Amino acid sequence: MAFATKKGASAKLRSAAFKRVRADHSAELAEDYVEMIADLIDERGEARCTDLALRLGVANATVVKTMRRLQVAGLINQEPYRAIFLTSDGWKMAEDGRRRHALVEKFLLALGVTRETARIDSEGIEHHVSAETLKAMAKFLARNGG
Amino acid sequence: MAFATKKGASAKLRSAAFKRVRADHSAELAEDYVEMIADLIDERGEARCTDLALRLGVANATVVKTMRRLQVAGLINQEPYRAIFLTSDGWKMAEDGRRRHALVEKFLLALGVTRETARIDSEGIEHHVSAETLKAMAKFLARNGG
DNA sequence: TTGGAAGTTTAGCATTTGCTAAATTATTTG
DNA sequence: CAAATAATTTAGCAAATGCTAAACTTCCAA
Ligand SMILES: [Mn+2]
Ligand SMILES: [Mn+2]
Ligand SMILES: [Mn+2]
Ligand SMILES: [Mn+2]
Repeated sequence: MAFATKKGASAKLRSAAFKRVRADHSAELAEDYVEMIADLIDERGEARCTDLALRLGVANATVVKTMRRLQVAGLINQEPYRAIFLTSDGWKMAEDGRRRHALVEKFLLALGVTRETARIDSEGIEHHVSAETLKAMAKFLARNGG
Repeated sequence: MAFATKKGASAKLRSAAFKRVRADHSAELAEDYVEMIADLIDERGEARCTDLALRLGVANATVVKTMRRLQVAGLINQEPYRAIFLTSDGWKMAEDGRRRHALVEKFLLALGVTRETARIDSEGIEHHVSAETLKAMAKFLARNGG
């Protein structure tokens, strides 16, 4: 009947936003880990589970388990008891993530919040910013003190 | 030794951002559910599991399970097989969430993205915006077409 | 008033993300 | 080189969030 159809269509439209958020959250962990592995490799030549655990504020065993999933996903390579390496897919994800993350952080700074707040808020916000919004932020930055 | 202390302190600083993100995500589900329950009550007099499931894009059983947790958390009241009511804590959370959500959405619009993008991106971003960033967004809105 | 549609709950399962404690391997130091 | 220390992995657990299928209750309409 007409009413049910209209109701269904409207709900379907609404639910799209929540589906996007759930998809963002599925990708989020991998993005943050891979970005941090790239940072560690650049800063000190290698990435180890302990450093990841320390920086993420989680237990070592949690990192180890996640490494297994990232390896299965083709983002990292790791021999038992050795340091972690990024695959080319991993490097691509890390660099895309860095660009996006840096842009969001700079945007928040330009908006007028403190360094600390920009650093903290951007860590969560970065994963929910669409290409269109990212572009709008870049445009804002270009106008205001980018 | 001095080096370990310095390294530990720096990692602790970094990990704070991730801890905030994890805390945000713990709160997120309750916030979205409660806000939607408030919307349904306002729009049609009552909130039922089926409508929540439709709008969230999840299965009915998922909503039912979440309702139990929200009841334990003191945010809703529900008799078996009846509609869902918000407690006063639930209403407070819903109204705070609405204000914040609406502000973020308006901010994105003012930044120049389309209605659709503002609607979708704000659904995720809203949960990671600190009080300070929210204030900065409000200030921006006051200057530009609020 | 009763039968069926619609809504709700339960049961049972899977995945992700976290934890602690114990076992194992690597590395450094005496 | 052997012992101590550090790092890593495994085992086993828990909570949150999702699913489908089956059972149960409510409500409307014939
Ligand atoms: Mn992040
Ligand atoms: Mn919301
Ligand atoms: Mn939301
Ligand atoms: Mn998020």
